[in-house]
Amino acid sequence: MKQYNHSKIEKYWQKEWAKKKIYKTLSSQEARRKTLRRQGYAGRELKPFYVLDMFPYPSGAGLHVGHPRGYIGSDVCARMKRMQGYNVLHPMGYDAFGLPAEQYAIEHKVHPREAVKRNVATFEKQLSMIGLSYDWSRKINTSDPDYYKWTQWIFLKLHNHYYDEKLQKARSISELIKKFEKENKEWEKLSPLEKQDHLMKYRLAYEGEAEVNWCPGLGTVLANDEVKEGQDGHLISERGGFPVEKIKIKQWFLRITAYADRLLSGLEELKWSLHLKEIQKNWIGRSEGAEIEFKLVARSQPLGAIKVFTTRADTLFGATYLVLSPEHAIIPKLKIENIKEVENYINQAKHKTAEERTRVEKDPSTGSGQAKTGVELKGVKAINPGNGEEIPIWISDYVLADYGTGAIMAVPAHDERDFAFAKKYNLPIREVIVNYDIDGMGWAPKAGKKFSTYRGVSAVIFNKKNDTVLCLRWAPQGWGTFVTGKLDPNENNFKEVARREIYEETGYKNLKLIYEQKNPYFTTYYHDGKDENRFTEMHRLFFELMDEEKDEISDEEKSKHEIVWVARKDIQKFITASYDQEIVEKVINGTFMEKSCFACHGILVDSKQFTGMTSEEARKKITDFVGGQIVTKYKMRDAVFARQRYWGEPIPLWRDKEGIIHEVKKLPLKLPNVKSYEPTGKAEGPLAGVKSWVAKGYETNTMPGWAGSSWYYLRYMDPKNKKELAGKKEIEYWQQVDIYVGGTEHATGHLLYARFWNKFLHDLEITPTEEPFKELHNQGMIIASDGRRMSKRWGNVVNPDDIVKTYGADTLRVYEMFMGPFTDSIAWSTESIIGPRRFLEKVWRVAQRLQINTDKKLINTDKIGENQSRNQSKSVDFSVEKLLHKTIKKVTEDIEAMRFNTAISSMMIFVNALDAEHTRKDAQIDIGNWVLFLKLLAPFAPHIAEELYNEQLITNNKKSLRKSAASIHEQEWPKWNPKLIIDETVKIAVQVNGKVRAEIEILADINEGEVREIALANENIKKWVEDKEVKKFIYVKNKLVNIVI
RNA sequence: GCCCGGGUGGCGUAAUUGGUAGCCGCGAUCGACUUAAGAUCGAUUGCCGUAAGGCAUGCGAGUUCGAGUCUCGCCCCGGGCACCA
Repeated sequence: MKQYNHSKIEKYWQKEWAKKKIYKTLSSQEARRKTLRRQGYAGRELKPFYVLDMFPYPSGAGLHVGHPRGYIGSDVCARMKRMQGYNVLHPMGYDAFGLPAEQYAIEHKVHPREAVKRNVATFEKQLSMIGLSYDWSRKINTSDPDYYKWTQWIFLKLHNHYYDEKLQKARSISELIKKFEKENKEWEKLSPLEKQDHLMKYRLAYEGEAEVNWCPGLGTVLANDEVKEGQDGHLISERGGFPVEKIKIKQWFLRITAYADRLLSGLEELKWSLHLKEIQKNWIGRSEGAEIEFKLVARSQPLGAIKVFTTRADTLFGATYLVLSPEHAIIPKLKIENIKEVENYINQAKHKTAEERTRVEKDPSTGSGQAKTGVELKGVKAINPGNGEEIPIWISDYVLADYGTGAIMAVPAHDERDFAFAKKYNLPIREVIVNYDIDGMGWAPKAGKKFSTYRGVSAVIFNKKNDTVLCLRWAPQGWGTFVTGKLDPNENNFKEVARREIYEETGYKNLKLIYEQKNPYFTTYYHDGKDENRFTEMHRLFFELMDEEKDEISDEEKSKHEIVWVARKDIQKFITASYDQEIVEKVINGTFMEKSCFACHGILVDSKQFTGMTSEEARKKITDFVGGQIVTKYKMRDAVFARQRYWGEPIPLWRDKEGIIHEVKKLPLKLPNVKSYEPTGKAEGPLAGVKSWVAKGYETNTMPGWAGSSWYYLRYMDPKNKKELAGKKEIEYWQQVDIYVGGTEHATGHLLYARFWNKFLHDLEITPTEEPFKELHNQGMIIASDGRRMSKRWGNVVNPDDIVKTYGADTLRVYEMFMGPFTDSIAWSTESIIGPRRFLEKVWRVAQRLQINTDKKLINTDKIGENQSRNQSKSVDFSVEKLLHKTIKKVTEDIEAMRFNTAISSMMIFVNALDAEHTRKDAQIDIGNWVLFLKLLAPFAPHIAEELYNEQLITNNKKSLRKSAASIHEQEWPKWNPKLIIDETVKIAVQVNGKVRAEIEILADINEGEVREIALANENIKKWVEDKEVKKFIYVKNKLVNIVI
């Protein structure tokens, strides 16, 4: 018996595959021309499928065992898709510009270019051992001039485009200039420099001022991840611990905020994890609100105005003061009585670090909430445009300068922070929103009427059969309500009361409680019929009507109201009351919950003509009334597109002596060679030290690390194209990335920027789709067995080379896919890897035995891939074949869903069954079926599968087999036979009162009556049931029965 | 603080989405082979109990004939955001 020598076969086949170029991706033309000569696919055109890994940056650290996990996962997908007859694009390349390479270079005193070369070599050596099916001929490198030429090209496009808000699309800046020339007479009079400045406000790549982390101690500007917080809350450098200060310098920006809305709405169509979408959603942080102007007065004399941004314009009448950020531009222009105090405060704020400013402190007076500091601007007041009242103006650093308008209207009654602030400084609090009940006779309380209290239950009853809700129509007013009932003062059994009320008012008897709202719902309203204001406490319960059984209700009840089943969608029309659509929706869906101590949604009180309106309604109307504007704001800011570094793409612009910016005509603008790429001691990049460079007026900043990675997926489609970033035909053919695999750490960086660039390129009609990555999977981290990250620092790194050496690449691959769900982070265990290794050895052993027995009885196939119907040979065990087809189904579906761990588990089950068969009665599988199994194994363990496949063909010496035996990886993926995965008999559990008491075997799909007979005849069951009456008999088809006695 | 995920044997995990909890793998115990060890093969392996049976999916309730799965509250763990009006 031949031994399983993993090293030998892995090395052999890796060479063979490279020689035969079996992973070569076809161009769109080749694919169209070439019809597959493979069995089963003759005459059919290859469909494209794009599987992409996030490309690495060559940091020089070397791989640990966690790095390949994502690559293996995507490789499994790519391999299956290839076998399914797709033209698979599965490339690899390097994100070579940026900090990691530069840092390595500085540390090792080599040129970054050299550093990249070295690190790429190490990376490829390590990666090549794992047997990944990349088409290396498409390799790219972002620091290659042939590549960054196009990064620069895109930058220039961004520079000469602006965002047309109306068309929601990027347009050429020349269009905008034309528009200015036509519409604006002043335009002509502007100097070229002034024109340039004005256009900067529109360009998608523009120059502006931005803060950088300036570290005088190191004489360089630091990236955010090179900076950490010191013990006193001040910023210090990660390296050396020198103090870091924020200074503002001119830098290039990309106007990503123009695409904020599209970036947000685009998320919907993406098959990404909820988690990741959530992160991007938060990051974009869209909120819709209104900008409202507050006029200013000093001793009742008007003087200018302040604009505030609010999402709650409906609470305007509750705005009792304004708060400005300390940086607000209007402050120096005002005559303030306590100017000293104010300046002091502003100065303090300026010197606080971001951390100090945002530190959450407990309020000593209340023990909770946040104690904010602030100063009143004395001598100036604002006019509340709603009610005309004069209100004070404060400054406080809890208001951010760069969000909204840098000023807010404070509504302490309905906002927690405003509330805390008002409490601290004794500012007035006015409540303008009250809760209301949707099925109360909801009108705002009337002044002068007496208040009574009311405790009750409200029951929402669903009829799932026709999707209706039980409602009552009350005479004589015709009010529509849910079933309600009053509680006696000390009554607390809401369930019982609700059931009682339902019975009295409707007569229905059989109801199932679905949900009971935990907290009572307090509402205040005016009761028309009783002519009084009511303060109510309602307890809401949700029921499902089980059957129509009901008793007659009393005539008295009948005369009061009529029972109406209202279709769920019509509920809002039926229920009488002013209501909030959203709340009704939540109430009938049973997800309503109230938590806040402040009313958030309700009806307005104390708000003049808006009193009685719902919040939603009033929001628009009040905004209109005070001449405000509906606006949308985003948390996301424009992206700084410049680093004060050497190792990056030069910005392809130059400035003449007059300061006019010109585009570099001939791309690429190559990064000059420099002697020293180390920091210069100035807040500029090392390029500032290159005289010839500066003399030509070039930028001394370079592009950030994420520039090249924002479009690299397009370059793979056509990596050698000299004329375009990628050929039109190729982009049209591949469309977008079908499956993208990478870590979750790029959620707000790379993944957002790439989406932005793709949308921009889509506007330029370069990319056919809005989104670059249709489906995204985040592989989980592999952590060390000590629970920490693998790192040289902890000395807990497991090197993949060692694992490949002792266990083999196939074992490594199977183990990494088997250890747990692909997205979960899991601890590495070299102890457990023996499991997958034993599995592969078992496969090997089974194959060896199979060959011994093969001539005796097992061969019954001449063609691979066609032996999918039941084999006629009597010696073949059908149960094995059935199991195989179940396995085919499971593995195919699992790979599709990235559930690799369960796919492997099912293959283990299959091999275990086979192995048991072998030892007991001789081999019971024919060659054809065995090959089907090897194909399932091939994406996970490509080397052993290839070896056994070929060995099988040679041993059997079948000419037809050998002819087609190019490689198992080029064979057709197995299909399962639906007939073979159905069982004739099933074992079902028999429960008595929900406890399993017996297991019976029945023919599949027999009817309930038959099952009942068999179940009740069972000895065990008889013992439990005895002579008790069977109250209920539940049969879940082919699963279980439950006998209720 | 807010928003997402999670919590199942000694360990990594599985469970057709409301239907027999613990598949597969590791480890452990016993046995076979071996002079021996290892490898391999076989058996056992959630807990209590000789058994019948009982108890078990972070804790506590609820809905249901039936809950790991649904609802509510609480406790942990991981991640994201963190004065965004």
